Amino acid sequence: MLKTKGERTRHAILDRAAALATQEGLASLSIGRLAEETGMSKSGLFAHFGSKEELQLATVDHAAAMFVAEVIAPARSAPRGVARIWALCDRMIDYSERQVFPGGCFFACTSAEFNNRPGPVRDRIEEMLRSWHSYLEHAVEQAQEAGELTTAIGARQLAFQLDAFVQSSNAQFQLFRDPVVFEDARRATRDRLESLRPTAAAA
Amino acid sequence: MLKTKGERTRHAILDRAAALATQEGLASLSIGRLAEETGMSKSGLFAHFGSKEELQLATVDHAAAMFVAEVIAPARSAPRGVARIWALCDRMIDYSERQVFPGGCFFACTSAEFNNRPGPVRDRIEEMLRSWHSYLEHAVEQAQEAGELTTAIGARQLAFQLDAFVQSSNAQFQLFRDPVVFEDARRATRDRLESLRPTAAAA
DNA sequence: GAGAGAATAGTACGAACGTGCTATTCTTGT
DNA sequence: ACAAGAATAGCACGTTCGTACTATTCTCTC
Repeated sequence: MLKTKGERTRHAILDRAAALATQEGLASLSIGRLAEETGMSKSGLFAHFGSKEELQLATVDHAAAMFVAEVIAPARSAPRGVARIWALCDRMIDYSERQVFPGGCFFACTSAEFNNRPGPVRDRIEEMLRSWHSYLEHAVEQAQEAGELTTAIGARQLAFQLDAFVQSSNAQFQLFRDPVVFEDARRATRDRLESLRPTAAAA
Repeated sequence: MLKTKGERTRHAILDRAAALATQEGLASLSIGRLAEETGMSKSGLFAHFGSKEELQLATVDHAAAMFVAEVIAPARSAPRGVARIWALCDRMIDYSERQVFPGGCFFACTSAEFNNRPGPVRDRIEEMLRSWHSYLEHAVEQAQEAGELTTAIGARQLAFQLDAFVQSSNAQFQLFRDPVVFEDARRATRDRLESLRPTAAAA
C-alpha cells in the first residue's frame, strides 16, 4: 500500500478528482469544490500540489494508471492475435459500462475539453490517447502477421474503425443513458473482426 | 436579412459564442469574455439574454441552425437511398474538416461537456443529437426499402457504425490535428456501404 | 516519548464571475 | 425631426476562484 499519510491522502484526493473531472470537467475542477468533497481545507489540499495545473497533471496521471489497470493490463494477458484485439475492445467497453469513472471514459471527457487548450495538460492527455491508438494498431498488426486477419485492410484503418465503435458507445451512453449502445459496439466490433478472417489458410 | 439593430447584434454575438463554445467550452463561456470578444460592454451584451443559461440556450439553437444549413439541408437534396446516406456522412465530415466551428463539431463538444449537467441546456443538446441519429437511421431504412442495402444488418446498427466513423474523425482531428483521419472516416464509410449492397436483385 | 518535519488549517488578497440597477446613447416609426 | 422605446454602457454587489503567507496539529524516526 501507500506508506505515508500524505501519499494516502493524495491518492484519495486524486481518486475523487479524476471522478469529478469526468462529471464537471477537468478545467473547471476547482480546488474549493474538491476540498469540500474530500472534507479537507482548501489550503490543506492545495499544499499537496502547489498549483492547479499540477493538480490537473497529477489527476491525468492517476487516471492513466487506472485506465492501464482496467483495460490494458487485462488485455495484455490475452494471447496475441484477434483474441487480444477483442480483449482490448471488450475491456474498453466494459470500463465504460461499469462506470469506472462516473462521467464515462476519463480520456474521452478530458480530450474533448482540452483539445483547444494548449499546455502540458493537453500534451499529457494527447500522449495517453496516442499510445492507446498505437497499442490497438499494434495488436491488429500482430493478428495480421499471425494470419488471423486479412491484410486487405490496413492496420491503421481497422484500428480506427474499432476505436470508433468503442468511443462512440461511451459518448452515446453518457448522453442517452441507454446501455444498448454497448451491445451495438460489441456487435459492430465482433462483426468487423469476423468479416476480416482470411478465407484461405495463411502461411 | 435581420431587421432591427438588436437582432443583428444578437446574431453576431451568437456567432462568436458558438465558435468560442467549441474552443473554451459552453459552460465556461463567460459573459465578460464574450463581451470583450465582440467589443461590447458586459451589461450591454447581457441585456440581450437576461441570464447565462438563456445565452447558452440561444447559442445551442444558433449552432443547431448552422448545423442544419451545413449538413442536413444539402443532404436532403440528394436522392433517397445510399446516395443520401453518403451525402449525410460526407457533409458531416466536411463540416468538421472545414472547421465551421473552430473547435470541431459544436454538438460533439457540448454534449461531452453537458452530459453530466442536468438542465435545459443539456436537454436541448440531447434532443438535437437524438434527431441527428434518427435522421441518419431513417436514411438507412429508406435505402434498405429501396433495395440498395441488404437488410442483414439492422438500420439502427448501421447508423451506429456510420456515425461512429464520422464522430471519431472529428474527435481525433481536434486532438491530433492530422487531417488523414477524415480520409480514414470516408474510406470506412464507403467500404461499409459498399459491403452491404445486396448480392442479388431485390424486389 | 520527544523532537523534527510533514501535513493540514486559517486567513487574506486581487481578479473574475453572474447579475442587479440606473443612466445614456442610438434607432426607428410617424 | 421628434418623441418613444430599444439598445448599450456604467457601476456596484456578493461569490468564488487560485494562490500567497502563517500557524497549528499530527506522524514518523530515533
